[in-house]
Amino acid sequence: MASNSRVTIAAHALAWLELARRRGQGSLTSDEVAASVNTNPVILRRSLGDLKRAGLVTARRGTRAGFSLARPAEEITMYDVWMAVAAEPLLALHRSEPNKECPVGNGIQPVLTDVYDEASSAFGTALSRRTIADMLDRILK
Amino acid sequence: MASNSRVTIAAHALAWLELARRRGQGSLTSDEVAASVNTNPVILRRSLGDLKRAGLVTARRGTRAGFSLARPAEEITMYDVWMAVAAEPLLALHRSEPNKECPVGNGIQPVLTDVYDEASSAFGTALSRRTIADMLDRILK
DNA sequence: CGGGTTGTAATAGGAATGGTTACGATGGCA
DNA sequence: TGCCATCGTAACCATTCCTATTACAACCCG
Repeated sequence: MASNSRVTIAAHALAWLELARRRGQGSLTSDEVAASVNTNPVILRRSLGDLKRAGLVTARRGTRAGFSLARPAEEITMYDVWMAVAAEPLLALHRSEPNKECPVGNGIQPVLTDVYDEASSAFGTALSRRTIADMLDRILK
Repeated sequence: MASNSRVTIAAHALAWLELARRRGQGSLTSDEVAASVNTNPVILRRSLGDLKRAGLVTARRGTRAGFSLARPAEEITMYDVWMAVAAEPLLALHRSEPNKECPVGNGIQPVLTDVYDEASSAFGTALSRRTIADMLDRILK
C-alpha cells in the first residue's frame, strides 16, 4: 500500500456530506465522517482541511460546528479532489541526480518530465469527468 | 518523495542500452548502467530483472555477461516499462475497510475502483505513445 | 461563561524504498 | 578443467512517508 489513500478518503467524505445534505442535515462533524470512513477524526480534519483550502467545503467552529459542501456536488469533480489532496506526482524522477557525464544521464530528466506531465494530464482529464454527485448516485444504486 | 522512481530508473536503463547498441556495443553490465543512473548495481539488476521478466531485455551470464534490449527500441513504449516495474496502483482505496453500515461506506469502493481504473487507463494510453527510441532521440537533441 | 468542535502540533508504529554487503550460480575463456 | 567476471537474490539497514493517536489551544453558539 504505497500509494496514497487520501483521494479515497476525501472523496468518501464529500459523498457522505452530499448524502447528509440531501437528507436535510446541514453539516457533519469530523467524528461523524470518521465513523463512516472508519478511521480517526483527526485524519478527517486534516483531509477536510485540504478540501477547505481548495474551496470545496466550509467548516464552522463552535458549539454547532461541522463541515458542509461549499458548492453543489454536481460541480465538484474527482479532479478537484485529486488536486486538493495529492501532494506528490504520480511518478517520480531519480532519487539521486543521474550522472551528467553520460549523455543519457545528462538529458533524460526534461524528457521524462514531459512524458509524465502528459500522462498525468490525461489522468486528470479522466478524473474531471466524474463528479461527487455522479458517484453518490452510483453508490446508492 | 513518496512515489516510485522505478519507472524512471528502468526508462533510463533502456535508453542507455539503446544508445550503447547504436554505438555498436553489444551489451552493458549492471555496473555500467548503474554508473549512468548514479545508483547501486544491485538496484539495476533488480530493475533489469523486472524488465527481463516482461520480455524487454535479455541478460547473459558468465564472463562476457551483460544486458541488452530484447526488441527494437521503437517497439518498447513507456507503457510497457510502467507495466513491467510498477507494482502499486496510482491511487489506493481505503487502508482499513470503510463502515458497511453507512450507505456510502458500503457502496463506494466499486465506484471508486471504476473511476481509478478509467483514469489509470488514460494514463497508460498516454504513456504508450512514447517509445524508448523517441525518448533517446529527444535526449540526444 | 460552558461545552462541544475545529485546527494543529508532537509523537509513534508500520510499510515501502533505495542502498549496501554478501554469496551462490552461471558460463565464456585460457 | 578451472578461473573469474557477472548475474541473481537474500538479508539487512537507514530513510522516508503514511496513518493513527494523544493532547491542547482557538473558536463560537447558546
